[in-house]
Amino acid sequence: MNHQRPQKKTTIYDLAELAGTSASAVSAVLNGNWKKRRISSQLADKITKIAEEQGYAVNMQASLLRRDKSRIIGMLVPKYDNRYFGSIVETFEIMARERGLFPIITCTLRNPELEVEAARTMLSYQVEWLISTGATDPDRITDLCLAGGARSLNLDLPGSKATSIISDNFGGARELTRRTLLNLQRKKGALLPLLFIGGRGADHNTAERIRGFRTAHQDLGVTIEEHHILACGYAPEKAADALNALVTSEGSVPAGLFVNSTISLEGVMRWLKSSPMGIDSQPVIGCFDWDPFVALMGHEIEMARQDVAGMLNAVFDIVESGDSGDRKLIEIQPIFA
Amino acid sequence: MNHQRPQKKTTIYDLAELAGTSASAVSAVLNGNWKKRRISSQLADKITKIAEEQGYAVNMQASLLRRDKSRIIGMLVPKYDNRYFGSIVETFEIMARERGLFPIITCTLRNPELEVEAARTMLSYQVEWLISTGATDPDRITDLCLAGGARSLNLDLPGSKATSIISDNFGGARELTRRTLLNLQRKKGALLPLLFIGGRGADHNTAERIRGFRTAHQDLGVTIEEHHILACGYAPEKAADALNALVTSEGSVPAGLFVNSTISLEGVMRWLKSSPMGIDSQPVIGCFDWDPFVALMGHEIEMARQDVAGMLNAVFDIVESGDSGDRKLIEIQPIFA
DNA sequence: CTGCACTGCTCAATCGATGAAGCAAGAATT
DNA sequence: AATTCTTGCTTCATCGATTGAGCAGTGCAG
Repeated sequence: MNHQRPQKKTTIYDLAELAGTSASAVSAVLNGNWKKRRISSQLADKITKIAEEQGYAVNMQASLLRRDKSRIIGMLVPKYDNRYFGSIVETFEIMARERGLFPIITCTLRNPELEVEAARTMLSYQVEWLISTGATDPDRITDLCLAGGARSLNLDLPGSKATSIISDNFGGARELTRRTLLNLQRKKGALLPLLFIGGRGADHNTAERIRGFRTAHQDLGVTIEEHHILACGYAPEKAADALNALVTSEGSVPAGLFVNSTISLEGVMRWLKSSPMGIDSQPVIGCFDWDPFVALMGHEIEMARQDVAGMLNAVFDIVESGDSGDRKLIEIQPIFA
Repeated sequence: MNHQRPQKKTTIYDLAELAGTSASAVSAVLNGNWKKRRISSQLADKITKIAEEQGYAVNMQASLLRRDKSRIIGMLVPKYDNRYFGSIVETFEIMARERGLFPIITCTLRNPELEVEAARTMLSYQVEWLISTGATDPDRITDLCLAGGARSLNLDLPGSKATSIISDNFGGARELTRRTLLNLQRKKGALLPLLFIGGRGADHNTAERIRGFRTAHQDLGVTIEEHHILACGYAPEKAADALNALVTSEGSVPAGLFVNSTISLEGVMRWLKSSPMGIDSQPVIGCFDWDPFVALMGHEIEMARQDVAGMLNAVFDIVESGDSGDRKLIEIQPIFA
C-alpha cells in the first residue's frame, strides 16, 4: 500500500509565516507588483524562494473573487469528432493562452438543453466572453450572457443578437461548385448538374451554401435538378439513406456530388463503397470541409477548407478590442488546396 | 450602435434584498438544502422565482472558495487532431458531467514545458484530479499534483508514480499483427514478415507494440527483418521519410505494414499515393488506431480501435472510489472490427 | 403559567488573495 | 531642531457563498 495522500494546500499565510512577514507582502511579491508596493528585493527574493520550495500555486478561486476581471474565456463546441472542430478548439486554446486568457471548452453534443446548461455553468465560472460555436440557438446564449455579465460571440453559425464570425458559405460553395463542375466536365466531357447532399435546410450555413451552389450552376449555364438538393441532415446515415431513396426512385445517382460536410461525406463514401455501381462510375465529389484522409482517398475530391485561423483571429481581434459594440456578420473566405 | 454592455452580476445579496430576506436563506434555497436549514417552502418558492427572473448564476469562485471540494476534474491531452484523442476528450466530458464533476481540458501540443505549465494552472483552479493523457513526463505531473493537493492518473501513456490506464498494447499489437499477417497470406499466398513503422522507440506503448509485433511473428513462425522496425516518430512526414530511406537502400517496401497510429498512417498513405509502385502492389496494412475514413479507403486496412469508453470507465471508477491507493497498471483490450 | 420543543429564520465568521490606507523609522531638507 | 519625504512594511476591509450558532415566536405538556 502506498498512500499518496495529497498534502493540504499551501496558502500565502503559510508562506508569510515561513518568511516571517505578512500575507499582503507575499501576495505583492508573487504577483509581481512588489516594486509598486515598495517591498525590498531581499524580502522579494526570500518569499519567491520559499514559495518555490513549497510548490505554492495561487488559489485562483480566491484570486478571481477579489479581482474584477477573470480573464477566463469560454467556448461551446458541438463535437470533437472531426478535424474542423478539433482544429477550432486547438487553435482557440493556443490563441487564448497567447493573450493571457484561460480557455474553458465544453462540448454540447448538438443538444440545445446542454448548450444552455453549459452556458450557465460557464457564467458561474465568471467567463468574460463566451464563444458559441455551431450552436443550435445562439441568441438564447447571447441573452443568457447579457443577463449574466458576459459578452458573447457566435462562431461558425451566425446569430442575430451578437457579432458572428462564419465562413463565407456562399462564396465558398460557389467556388467549390464551380471547381467540381469543371472536374466533372474534364472527366465526362460535358457540364452536368451536381447533387447537393447533407446539412440542415433550416440552418444559415446550409442555406447559403445552397445559394452558392445554385449561383455556380447559373454562372456556367447548367440547370439544376431541384429534387437533387438534399439537405437531409448531417449524420452519415442520413446521407446514405437519402442516396438509397434516390436510387430507388431514379435508378441512379448523379455523376457529381456537392457534399456539405466531412460527416456527411462519411455516409456518402460508405454508401458508394457498398453500392452496386462499378468503380469507374464513381462520382466526382466536392466537399465543404477538409479531412486529411479524404485527401488521400482514391477519388480526387475537391475540398473547401474553412479558414480556422482566420476566423479565430477575427474572434480575438474583437475580444481584445473589447468592442462588442454593434453586431456584425464577419465572413471569412475558405481555402482551396 | 448597439451597446451590449453586460449587466453587473446579480449576487445572493441582491436576491435577498428583492425577496426581503437574508443572503443565507437565499444560499440555502438555491443549493437545495433549504429543508435541512428549515426554510419554509413559501419562502423557497419566492426566492427560486426571483432568482430565475434575475437570471442568477452562482459565483463559482466564491462558492468553491468556501467549500472544501471543488468537483473540478482536469485533463491534459496532447492534441485534438485525431479521432482517438477527440473521442477521449468527448467521452471524458460526458462521463465527468454524469458524475456531477466539472471537466477542464487543455491541450499541451506534446510540449513538455506546456505540460508542466498547464498542470500548474489546473492546480491553481483547484482540480481534485488531474488526468494526464499521453504526457511526455507523467511523473513530473504526478509530483506537482502531490505537492499541490490534487490526485493524478495517467491515461494512454503510463507513468511510474500514479495509477496508469492504458491500452493492452502488447496484446492488441499481437492480434493486429496476426490479422495483418493472415491478410497478407490470403493476398500473396505466403507468410511474409511485416514492416513496423511509426511511434517513438522510447515510449512504453511503442515498445510494447513492438514486443507484440515480434511475438505474433513468432507465433506464426515468421522471421522478422530487424531493420524493418522503424520507430521513426509520430509525425506524418517522419513516416514518409523513413519509407523513402528504405526504398533508397533496398529498392522496395515490404508487402505488409504495421502502422503505429493514424497520424503515421497519414504519412504512409501520402507516400504510397505518390510512390512509383503500381496500384496492385499496394501493401497490406494494419493500423494501431482507428479512423472512419481510413475504413473507407480503397485498401482493406485492419485497425485496432482503442477502447476509449473502457479506459475512461476505469478512470472514473478510480476517481469515484477515491482510491489513489497503490499505483496500478490497468490495461484495456483494444477492439477489432 | 412555566418549561421545553420546534419552526423559521438571521448573524457573523470563514475560505484565500488583494490593495487602499496607514504607520514607524530613517534620510533629507529648511 | 523641527519638518517633510521616503522606504518598507502591516492592518484591515473586501470579493460572494456557505454554514454553525443563535434568536424570536408559536405550540403544547405539565
